[in-house]
Amino acid sequence: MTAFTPKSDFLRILQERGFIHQCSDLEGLDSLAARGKAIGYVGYDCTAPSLHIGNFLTSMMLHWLQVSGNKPITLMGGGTTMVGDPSGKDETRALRSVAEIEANKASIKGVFSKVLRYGDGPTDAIMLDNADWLLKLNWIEMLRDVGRHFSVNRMLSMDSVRLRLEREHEMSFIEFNYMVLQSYDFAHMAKTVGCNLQMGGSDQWGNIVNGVDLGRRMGTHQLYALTTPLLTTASGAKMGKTAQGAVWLNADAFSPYDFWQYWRNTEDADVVKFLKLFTTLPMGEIAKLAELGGADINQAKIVLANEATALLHGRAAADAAAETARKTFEEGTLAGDLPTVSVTEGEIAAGLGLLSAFVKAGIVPSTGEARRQIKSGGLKLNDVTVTDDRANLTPAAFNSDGVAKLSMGKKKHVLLKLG
RNA sequence: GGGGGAAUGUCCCGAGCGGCAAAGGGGGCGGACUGUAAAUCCGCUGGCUAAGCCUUCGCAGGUUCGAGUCCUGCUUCCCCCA
Repeated sequence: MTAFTPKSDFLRILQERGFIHQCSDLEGLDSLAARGKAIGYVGYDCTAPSLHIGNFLTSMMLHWLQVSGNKPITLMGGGTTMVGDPSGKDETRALRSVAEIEANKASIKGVFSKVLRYGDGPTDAIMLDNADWLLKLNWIEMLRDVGRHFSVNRMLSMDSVRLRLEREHEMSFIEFNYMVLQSYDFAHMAKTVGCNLQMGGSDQWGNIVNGVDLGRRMGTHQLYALTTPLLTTASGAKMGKTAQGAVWLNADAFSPYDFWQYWRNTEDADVVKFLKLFTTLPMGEIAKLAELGGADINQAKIVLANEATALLHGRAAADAAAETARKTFEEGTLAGDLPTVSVTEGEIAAGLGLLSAFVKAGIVPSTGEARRQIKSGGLKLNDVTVTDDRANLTPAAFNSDGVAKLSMGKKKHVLLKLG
């Protein structure tokens, strides 16, 4: 990227915070944003009941778009999810039922209001759903009005298609159409709501640029494309995956405590980068935190965890998670806010094996895994390493409040509660 | 339409003479060292209260004391020809 000095607040913020990977026309977009005339959208798939960290990143771009005096649009992919985006995937995902997509859509929507202000004002965010126009399209009309602008030769050279072909993986016609639909979305919203900017992850570049082209061919105003870098940790792993699966944004899928822990465990080399991307902390404060070295960098990680969690789940949830972490890791005392699973006194009386107890607590997936962990000294009951895989969980393990602490490794703790 | 290949431990890649719970990687998990970090080293990586039993190699049958391995049919993918 050549040195570019933005005049608009929007691009200045995105640039200094490290959001920008590729842009179709920085100068053009800059002058638009400087006048508060940028109307930008990000599309969200409804493939799961919750969004994940990558989506959090793009919604932060919408956040800054709004803060800098422009208008954000969140587009629910109610229509496009029925087709399925092949970008970055080796194989066709099973087609999702309409009911499932609807349920996911409803479950996803909530998080945006955490970082965006919706309403009718000029810079208020609006939410659209491409099912509203895509489902009404007529095949022949679509081919004549839109399809003729697409070159198959060029489509075959796009990453999302080419990589499949090179790896000799199948790509069905329905997926091949995905980029046409996404392009159409962009052009359609340009005409109906004046949209002129689409943002997304770097894997969306091909789809977005196709939309820019389509807009030009269909005679819309100038459209712009902007993507974020692919989120990776300093050691090169894809971000947002943990042993338990993805880092979800919905609290019922991934608790605020786990979310807080996720950030607390950031690698040293990533702390500053993540502070810029996932918090709204002023750059000056981030610069101060960046000065911390050695073990002190843990202070910066705590700030990161606090701010990111507060942004998504609220300040109270962030404080509770921080307090639980402090008690658990620094004092070694029992903190009530740890994940809790209840057991009945009957179960204990009947003789609940320790192995089964760890399975019940959701710490390990099977008793076999529990056995293995015991062998390598990974399981603890009330902070004492478990050595006997035949032991039972006795009433003596529970404290006066009827709580026993089960742990695996240093970081995973679950409370078993009687009652 | 014709011909030739391929599908393996449900995270991925990938070896596998009729004796196989199945080589080797990657990833992941645990331990040691640390700072709830990284790097490094070690161990583990089908299920079951487990010297035993049960279920796995695309699907369904068959041959055999015994099948991931041989035979038949089917499904899906790849390549060549038309």
